[in-house]
Amino acid sequence: MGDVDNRRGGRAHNRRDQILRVALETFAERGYRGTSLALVAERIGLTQQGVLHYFPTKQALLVEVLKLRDAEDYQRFDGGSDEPHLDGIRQLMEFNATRPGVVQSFTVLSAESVTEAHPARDFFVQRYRTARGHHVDGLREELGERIAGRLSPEQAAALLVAVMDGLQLQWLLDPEQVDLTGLVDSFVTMLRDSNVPAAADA
Amino acid sequence: MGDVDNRRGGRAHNRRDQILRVALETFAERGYRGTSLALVAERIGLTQQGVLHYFPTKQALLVEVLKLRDAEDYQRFDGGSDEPHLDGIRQLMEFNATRPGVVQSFTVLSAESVTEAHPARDFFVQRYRTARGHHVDGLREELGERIAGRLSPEQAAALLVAVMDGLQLQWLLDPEQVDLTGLVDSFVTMLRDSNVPAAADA
DNA sequence: GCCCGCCTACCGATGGGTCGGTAAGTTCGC
DNA sequence: GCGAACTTACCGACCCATCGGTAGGCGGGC
Repeated sequence: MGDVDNRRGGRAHNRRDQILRVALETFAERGYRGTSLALVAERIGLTQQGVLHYFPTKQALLVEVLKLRDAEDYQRFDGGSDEPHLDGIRQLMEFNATRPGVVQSFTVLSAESVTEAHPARDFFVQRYRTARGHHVDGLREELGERIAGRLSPEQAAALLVAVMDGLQLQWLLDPEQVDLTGLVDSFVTMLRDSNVPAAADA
Repeated sequence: MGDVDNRRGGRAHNRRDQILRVALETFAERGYRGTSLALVAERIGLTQQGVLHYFPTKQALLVEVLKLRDAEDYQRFDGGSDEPHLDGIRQLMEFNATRPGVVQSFTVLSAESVTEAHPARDFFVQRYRTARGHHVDGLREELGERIAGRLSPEQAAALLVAVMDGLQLQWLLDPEQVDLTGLVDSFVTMLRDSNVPAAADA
């Protein structure tokens, strides 16, 4: 599959997809503010103006990149989940450990987004709310209303998200000292095993 | 306008300290790459070249800012610590919740530092190693060799750092939805209460 | 079967701005 | 009159974005 030559009549402009892919990589390497359109273009073999032919502004390119990444992740992680929620988390982390580039894009851009007037700010606020909500549901189903003796599912969800993000940062900075998968696993196991189903539970 | 003129000379180092303080604030707001020397200067009432009179390059300014912040934190947090290690963490978090600017500087710059050729990269690698080591000691002393049933002090230390960082990011993005102090407290309590002193303990 | 008008996909030139950094003063306190 | 603490004046680079092309494909009228 593959051979491209998809001229206009068909859909999927693959030039556009290529730009999105390369832009994600570049934003991961250098952040949004550290990335120029010219660099993205050069890596593809275009001029800066060529990139702007497909995306009206640099901001718009960033937003599209984030949407795409979100959609891909959601697809992979949310599919047929018969398995326990916490097992899915461990698997996601194992997968992430094989692709530091993607982890880095998320880590770099989410932190950069808290700076002034950053175009991705709303995206990340929304994304974290969604993520916490998602984990609340999964945790409640798997561990009940009272987790590890004293946490509500809401609290445990925020902690879980925090652990994943925080460990990813430590791992990016110092991969030899930080065992991403193992540590997430420790936390997950801790949540699970120190859990005593509440009296009010079935 | 010339009438601004606060006296020159005299207490020579005031200006330098002022620059460091304002630079920290500005890096926090906009990141390193998003901050220009001219902006820092303007906030003080100098020209960009006035700032460069005190620091040879923008990189050097960043490094000095980080060193200063580190020293201040170390001083505050490491002093006479008769109290349990985990109590100190809770207090630090309570304190941090009152000054989002400082939290933001750390969050933004640490994540930015994983990007290519970032001048603060070494600083943060080192800082995280030190932080983990510090917590390893504190946790071992307070909770022994086996924490919450199955964690080593090394694992618990990395998780603790991750929780603090991850929660800070969520809190910066969405302060009304994320109770920074309360959530750190939950985690600390969880570590403490689900801990069963190992048989091999003194 | 050919030309016309319209489409996508770019590139070159350029604008208007900002960046970090240098060089050469000027002002002021001692 | 010397040195610290600045300033003005610049420089070269890089930034995003716009404008105005050009090259080529495509459908329709005739």
